[in-house]
Amino acid sequence: MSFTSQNNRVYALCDANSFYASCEKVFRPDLKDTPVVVLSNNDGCVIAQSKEAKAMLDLYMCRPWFEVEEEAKMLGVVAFSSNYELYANMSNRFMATLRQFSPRQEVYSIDESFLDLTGIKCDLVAYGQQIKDTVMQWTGLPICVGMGSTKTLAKLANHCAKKQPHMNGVCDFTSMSETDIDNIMQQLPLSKVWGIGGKLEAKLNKLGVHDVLRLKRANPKRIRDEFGVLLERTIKELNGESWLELDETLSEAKQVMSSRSFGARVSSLQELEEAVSFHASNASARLRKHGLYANAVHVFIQNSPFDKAEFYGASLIAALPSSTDNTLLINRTALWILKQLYKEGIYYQKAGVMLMELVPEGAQQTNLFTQNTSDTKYSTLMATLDSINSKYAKGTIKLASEGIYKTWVMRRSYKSPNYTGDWGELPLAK
DNA sequence: TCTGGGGTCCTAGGACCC
DNA sequence: TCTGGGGTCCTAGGACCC
Repeated sequence: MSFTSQNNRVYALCDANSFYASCEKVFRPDLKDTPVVVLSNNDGCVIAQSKEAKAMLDLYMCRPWFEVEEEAKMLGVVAFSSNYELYANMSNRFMATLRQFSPRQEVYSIDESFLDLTGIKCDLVAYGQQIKDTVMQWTGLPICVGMGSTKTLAKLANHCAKKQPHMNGVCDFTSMSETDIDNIMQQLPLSKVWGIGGKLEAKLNKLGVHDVLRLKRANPKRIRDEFGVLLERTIKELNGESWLELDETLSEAKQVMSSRSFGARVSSLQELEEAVSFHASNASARLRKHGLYANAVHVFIQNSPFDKAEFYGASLIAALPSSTDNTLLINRTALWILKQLYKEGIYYQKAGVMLMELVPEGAQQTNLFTQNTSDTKYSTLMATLDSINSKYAKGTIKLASEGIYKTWVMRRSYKSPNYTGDWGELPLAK
């Protein structure tokens, strides 16, 4: 991290509009003008809504589906369960398209990417339009482009590009006057700034800071004393001092988690064991995909904070005897932890397994007592398991402890086909 | 009946060291 | 009489992100 005092950098933030909903629409042209929402795992909450759905009832966002379902259906809203295989695939296409426009790219999230446009000698607004049109043409996804001299400003510009219809999806702060930008900032609440969430906004409001311009003009030193370095950095970034650099490295995972709420409440140890086993294998498989080894396992179980009963949440971390990516070993540890946590008479809503203290392949510490021959045997077994599960379908081969009936499995009533990830589900022209 | 999942980073405080 | 100070490492918890 360093401060570039001579800041003539240009960052662009390219962000897909209602990404999940847009992905669903790409493969359903018949829903072009239909309001569409996408539901979280377990069909729990609304997590994405197309612009038609937004225009009708923005209140749906983050609401539990069961509360709005009836009304939404009456209004002609079409719902989809989340289909992460599809979204990951579309994300890859989107990122690959953006790569055409800058040699320096940071893939920030599944639907957002920063580009470094420093030194590009053309009308940036026109360039932004070109990026937007190309993404639409190559992937079918609508996006907005925001540009600024820092990443924080590019994020804010992107917000404006989305909200101001006359900008046609592209907003470039670097070609606007300071006064114009200040006028925009004065209209924006703090929560629109990258890094300011609900808690910070409330605290700052109490101090009389209500809009972005006010925050921009706050004294960074004083803010640092009260709120820490992050917010100080944000203020500097709002003032055009670049403190956040483009991060082109595809960062290695620091932990891998698999968890889900249950389709129905679960109270027996056996059912919990099945779920924890499932998550242990799932997380282990993802660990191997990243080429990583874990040193510790974290298991948690809880009932729902929305239930009448008193909240019960328990979790425990156990160290593994040596770093491993072995499903069987990780599973055994996870089940042992579960036994420590389990309490009878509780209606559990959720369980999860987190793998921690990850190290890359080749860097793992070997334990004095580890037997290398069995290690090789295990890794051959794991490789075989992974290749069968990837060739056929996830879960073709699994641990017996994962159970067969899966009373706890999540609901996914409205899932679209795996258009891009399964030969059998390719969309075909009629 | 039904309320997401998967992450990162920073900070404060305690333990421990010399 | 007088009870240090500077440093590291670890962990839990909080805040944020999409």
